[in-house]
Amino acid sequence: MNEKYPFNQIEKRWQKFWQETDAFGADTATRPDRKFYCLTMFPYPSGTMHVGHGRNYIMGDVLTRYKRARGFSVLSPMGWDAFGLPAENAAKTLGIHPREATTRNINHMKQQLLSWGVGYDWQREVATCHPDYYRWTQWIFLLFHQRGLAYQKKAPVNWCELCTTLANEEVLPDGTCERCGRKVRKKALNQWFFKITEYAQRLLEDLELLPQWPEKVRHMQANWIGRSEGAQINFSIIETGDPCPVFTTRPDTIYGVTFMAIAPEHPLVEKLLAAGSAPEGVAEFVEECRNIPAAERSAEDAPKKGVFTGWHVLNPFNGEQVPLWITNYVLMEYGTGAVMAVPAHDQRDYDFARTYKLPIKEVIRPDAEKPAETGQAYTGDGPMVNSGPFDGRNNREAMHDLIRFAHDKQFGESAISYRIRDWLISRQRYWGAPVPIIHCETCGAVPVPEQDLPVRLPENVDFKAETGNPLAACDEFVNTICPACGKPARRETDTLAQWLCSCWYFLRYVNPRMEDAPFDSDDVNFWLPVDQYIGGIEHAVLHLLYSRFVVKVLHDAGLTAFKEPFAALFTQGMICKRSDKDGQLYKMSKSKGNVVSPDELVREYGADTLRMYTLFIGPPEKDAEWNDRGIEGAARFLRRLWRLVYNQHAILQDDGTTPVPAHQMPEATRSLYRKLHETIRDCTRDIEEHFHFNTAIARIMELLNAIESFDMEQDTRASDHAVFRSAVRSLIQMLAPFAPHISEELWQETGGAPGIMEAGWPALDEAALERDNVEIVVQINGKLRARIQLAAGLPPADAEKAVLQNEHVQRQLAGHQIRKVIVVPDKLVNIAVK
RNA sequence: GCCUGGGUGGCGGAAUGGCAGACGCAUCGGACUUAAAAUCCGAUGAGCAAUAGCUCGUGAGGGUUCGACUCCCUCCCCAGGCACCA
Repeated sequence: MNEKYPFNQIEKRWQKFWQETDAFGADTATRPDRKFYCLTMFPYPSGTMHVGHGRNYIMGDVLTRYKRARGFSVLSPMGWDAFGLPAENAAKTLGIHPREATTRNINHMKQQLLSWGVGYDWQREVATCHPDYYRWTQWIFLLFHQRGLAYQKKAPVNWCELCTTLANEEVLPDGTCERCGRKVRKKALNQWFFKITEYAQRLLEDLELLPQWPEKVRHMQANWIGRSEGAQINFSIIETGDPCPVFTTRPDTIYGVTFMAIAPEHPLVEKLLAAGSAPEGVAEFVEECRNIPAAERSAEDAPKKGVFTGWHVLNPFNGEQVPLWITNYVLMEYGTGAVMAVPAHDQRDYDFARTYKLPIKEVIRPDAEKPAETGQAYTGDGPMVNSGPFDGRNNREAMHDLIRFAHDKQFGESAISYRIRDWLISRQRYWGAPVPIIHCETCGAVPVPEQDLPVRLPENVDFKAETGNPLAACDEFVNTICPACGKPARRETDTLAQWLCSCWYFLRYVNPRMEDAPFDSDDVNFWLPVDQYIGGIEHAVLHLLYSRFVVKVLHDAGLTAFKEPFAALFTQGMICKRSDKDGQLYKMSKSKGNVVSPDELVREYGADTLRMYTLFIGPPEKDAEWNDRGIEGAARFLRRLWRLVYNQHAILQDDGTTPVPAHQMPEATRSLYRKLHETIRDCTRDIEEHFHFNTAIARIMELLNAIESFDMEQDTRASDHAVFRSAVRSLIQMLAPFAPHISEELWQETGGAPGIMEAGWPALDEAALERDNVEIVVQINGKLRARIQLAAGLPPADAEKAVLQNEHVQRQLAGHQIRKVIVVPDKLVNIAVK
């Protein structure tokens, strides 16, 4: 054994060992209760990973190794979210084919993962850009198409000059592109959508099936789906008789409607303009709205504007006629694109009414105790007034009856509205899975027959063109024949969004090389749902919502037994670092110049040290600040452990002796034995319950401190050495998930067989935790006054007596009168005095 | 505005009704060394005190309790999500 800790040597050796023994291969498990599917979000192969990315994979690896030691059959695969824009942009600027650039990046990142000692079943590796994979992405598209869930429509879509079309989820709240930061505009284009809105209710409801997801993520998804309960009420246009339904969450304010507001894109606007009877200014206003970017128009501080149409609508509740306005604050995409305006009780309507001098009619009287602020709409509850038959009733209580009234008279219905919109899945780019559709002049949009999949990306493509999709310019790809009628036809040149490729990869891992189906239902039903999914919070809505949606559709198609793909989710915090430029704390990124390279640290300290510091940095769900000097602590700890094994090498060899029962041990030995089992208890709990790897490691450090202060000169019997040996070897076992290379090496040095995960997990000896004496904390009026050693398990009355007899305590009590004594057995005595 | 987290030493953080600051970083003092690095030993919340010890201290204020970082109420600040969504 080397005196100095030769991390470089041993890390390479054990990485080779794991590879050669297929240590991370998923065995053919048979017991569902002993299987564990541990999934870490697969990366986009950007080229190189920093320590922040590393945190993710290291955490997954800790869990994988721990579960293996606990005897679970573990599936722990890795792959590549390999389609995407950066590779295509590189093709444009550098002339490297996206396939080539992607392959190169994958190779480098795989080397990084291997150098960290992160273990995966590489036999199951997938890359979404491989035809063997995207064939089944296309197959899933066709399944959606067949089930009426994929459709094409010309619609104003989010358009980014660089990234082409974007899903709503990809547009940031400030109206910029999530990926490149450019301003997003609306552009009318023919696009493919998935009907995620049809699944809105189930996606919302089934969040309740996910108690092991962070509440925050469930909340964000619920927010995104945005369910509102209310009523649809059918107004109609007096002048034309056209229906004009509205959605409202406040039917209780129906008697306070003083005008109707519709979106500039509302169909009635077109009808009005076509009729030629529109008042002056209407056409101009509509045109103006159309030219303002969506984000600007829906900004909070955007002034409310509108124009009167000359038409009026009939309020079916009270027969009143109110004017119809076109306004910039009503959105066509939500509800019916028309709003019944109640200025007295809605702030937006109030602001608009004030601007255009429209009447404000109160129908709910503010509470006398919390009166409405002047100059504002009253949105609270109270008795209804000016509301015909409903006068005097509380608005909340009357809600139901109002809807029933509308229902009975057939001018309204209870209704539910969702904020979520259909999912835009097509992109005008080369580097993606082609949408498997053929456009035929006679047959329309015809799905590519299943046996013709995959629709392969052509290799010979010109990336030099400034704009436009290179696929559309590739004649050999575009020109084909219609599978239905055999006439010449054109292929769809849009490709599928990256999100669609990545929302089913966890199914493909189960049968990665299957040729006649994306996966085998029985196999998938065995391994899924994923037992633990680990990834970044940035996917809280996009990836996680899409994946849930796709699995629900597969479930409905009878392909999976489960409704939810991920039973438990863990979202790890980001690693941040102060920027050298401005001293501010930022998420690591090249542009901020605060990236820490794990490769250098592996060279300088070894992978185990990097892993230890990464895990010790703080609670894993929280963001953490990288401290360049902090890694020294982890390095010191591992060096100390190495030196201990080196120095005590002879004693650590198994000589067949075992510890005597705890109560027969000398005090120092017994105390070490107790510390060992406290560590086993706490370390196991920290890993299992909260993923608190930082505290689990702290416990192991404490154990090493205790081992080091164990005096070998004093306790020299073989049975004392057996306790010492047991403490060191158990420590190594507990350290193995965190620092696997050094643990394997030291395990072997202390007589263990190679492959420490096979050796299981240290067993807890409850008897070791018992004590003869305990330290009792003595408080007077809740303040710490003394600590007293007492026999363990003393009845409260005896403990009280012993404490009161204590000299020090008596001194403290002098001149006071005891009112009450509280005894917490084996822990604390609190004396309340006057 | 609504919702969700969070606020503890010089720093990262422990403690979920019972000894606040585990573990680590940094700093200071000491040992070893020709010297440095590495390593080891000790100190390290603030204030008072010669010492024993005392007082204060977990964003602010109040409450519940024998006892509150922890539970309840009000407020302030920070981060994140949603938001002209009717």
